[in-house]
Amino acid sequence: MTDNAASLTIIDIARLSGVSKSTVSRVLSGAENVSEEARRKVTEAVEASGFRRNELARSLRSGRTGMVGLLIPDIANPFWAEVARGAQDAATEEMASVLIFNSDWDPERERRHLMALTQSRVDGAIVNPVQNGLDELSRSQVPLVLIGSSAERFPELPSVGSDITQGVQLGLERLVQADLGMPALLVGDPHRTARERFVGAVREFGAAQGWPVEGLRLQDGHYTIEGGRDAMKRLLQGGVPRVVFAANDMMALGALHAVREAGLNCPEDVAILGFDGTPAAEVSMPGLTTIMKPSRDIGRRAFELLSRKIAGDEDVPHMSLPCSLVERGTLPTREGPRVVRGEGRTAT
Amino acid sequence: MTDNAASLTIIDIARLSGVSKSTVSRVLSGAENVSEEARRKVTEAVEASGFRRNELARSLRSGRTGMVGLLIPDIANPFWAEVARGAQDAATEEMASVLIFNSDWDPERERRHLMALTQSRVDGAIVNPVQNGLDELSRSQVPLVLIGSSAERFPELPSVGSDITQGVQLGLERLVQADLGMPALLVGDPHRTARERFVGAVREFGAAQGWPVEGLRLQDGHYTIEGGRDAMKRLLQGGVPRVVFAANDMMALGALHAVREAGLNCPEDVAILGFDGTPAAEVSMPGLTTIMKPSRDIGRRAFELLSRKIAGDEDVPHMSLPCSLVERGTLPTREGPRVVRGEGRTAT
DNA sequence: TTGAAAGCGCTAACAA
DNA sequence: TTGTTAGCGCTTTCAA
Repeated sequence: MTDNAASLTIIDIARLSGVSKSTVSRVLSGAENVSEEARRKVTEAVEASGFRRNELARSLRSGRTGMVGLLIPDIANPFWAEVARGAQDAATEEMASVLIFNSDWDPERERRHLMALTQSRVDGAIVNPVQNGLDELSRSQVPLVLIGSSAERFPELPSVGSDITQGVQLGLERLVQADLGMPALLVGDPHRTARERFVGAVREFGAAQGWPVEGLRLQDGHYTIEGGRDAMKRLLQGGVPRVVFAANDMMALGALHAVREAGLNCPEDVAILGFDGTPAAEVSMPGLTTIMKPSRDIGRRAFELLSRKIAGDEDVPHMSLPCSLVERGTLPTREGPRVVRGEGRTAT
Repeated sequence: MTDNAASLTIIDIARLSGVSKSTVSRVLSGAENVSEEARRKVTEAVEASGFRRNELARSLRSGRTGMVGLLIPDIANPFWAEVARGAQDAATEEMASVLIFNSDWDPERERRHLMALTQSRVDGAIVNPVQNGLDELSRSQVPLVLIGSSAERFPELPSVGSDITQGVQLGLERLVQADLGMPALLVGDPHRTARERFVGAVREFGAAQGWPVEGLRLQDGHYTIEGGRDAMKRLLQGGVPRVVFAANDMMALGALHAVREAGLNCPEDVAILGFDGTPAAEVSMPGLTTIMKPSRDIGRRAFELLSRKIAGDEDVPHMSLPCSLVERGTLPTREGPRVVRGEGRTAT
């Protein structure tokens, strides 16, 4: 191995192996029409010299970079980190790599990063669009796949999200089984479409169950532990509910604190069901029983859809991935920890 | 805006604005020696057409891609996600972008991703080296900055890590203040250099304090919640320690469970101090008091060092960043939540 | 099966 | 201040 292996070019390899650079290129890209003899000589020269093909030049010529962009709110958020991991895993399998950008839910950053993406000539991008920023999006010629519920504002673009309705249903069925009755609800930011869907699903299922949904107790709060704790305290003032279904795990965890602080026990006095599947929910005591969003799978599927779109597939679908129920300790037990999965849906 | 903006080249802009492509190039790179007239015409043409310079071609010519690689064990791990976020933030400020790869602590993957990195012609890379895989590393001509304690095996490469000794000391001083005495230790994987440093620091400080360090109680366990719980149970069998110092937050959280299960109270009967600063430690009840590693800062600093190295700086230093103490509820209180920071160290 | 030659879109001498 | 020219390292016709 020479030490300046990085600066070798196929011309060097051509010289070393006594063939033309075209032949070197053919061997390198695994073309068929190369003699065994030539292939061997080239391969040897490559290995002896430690030569690495310059992907940049290759990309410029071929128009493909083998890179995709991933534009998410925040990689430090466990949910998005999982999504990223899923996308990376799928990318690695196809020898692609992922360029990650954080929008911090800021349309302006989203816009800037989108520009950076197109300039880097990524082959495509996966993005979780924030409120307004993506007029740019539609304009860009980069193949795009959207993730998250906000994706619905762009029905013309393929997308993948979690099936919140199915997740809610999964949870409610579990409550029915345990004979806990209609839950009180802890919900977050009223602006999110996710909230509406959550409450809507509960109402719908509840009505079908014959629950008195007009009397559904619903407490708003911030999408944080503190917010959940406060909301739960307020809820408790109106009477102790047998079971609470929170629209996210942070609030559920906060609710758990509030229950404890009120001198009540979970799950004996108040049962709690969360929604998200953040890792933090594992460590509470008792561990939080929750509906888990298929975060990693979302990333993986998004990459797969993007891959199809890049390959020229015209009708890439919208996908809705099933949530699963992870049993820990905040609902009265059936038979201990387990995971129940639902069915996925794919629509075009 | 035309719709095929993506396929325009500077030649089109040259034609549109009636100058040569060199002039277009000059305007685009903000060169000084361009007439106002020309600059205006070019700028207008660019805006009218929606042209975006092809970074690929630029990179090929200039030898700079504006991308750096980040090779870490797992982006889904909160610690590494924070590191990644720090690196991205610093990169964004310098108009660079970050290509992230996961090694999963596997030397073989590390090797493959390192290859992918060099082939993508990143300007440099930040890597957390795993056990053996990086002979490749030294051989590669790519500017490198290492992160994590394993970096010490490569003294010739710049690195940034957290100052474990300082962190331990910070924690122990807190125990002294609260008059808790010498802690029992919960430690993980014996192979990690981090473990040795942790225990070593405790011994050293303890001796200086006049603690009976020969009698130091030390319990091994897996680096998980379960591992911590089991280790704590075993510890408890030998007598209830007044305070436990865990080498990582997961084990500390497990210990908290074990204490509760033994019918003991934390922090009244057994006080617990963790080490890491994982987000999960916020949600336990009581919240875990812990020594927080400067994860985001590590990523940011690593990028900055890399940047210097890319710029040609020959003696980029090793950096050791200070940990901080975050007070929550598992130590007897002083005056409520607060963060105490230590001093950083930079060595060359 | 091979090689020569023409670019991919841009930058950077160099000359004007 | 500008334009001309020669590549960056590779792929890809086209002929041989």
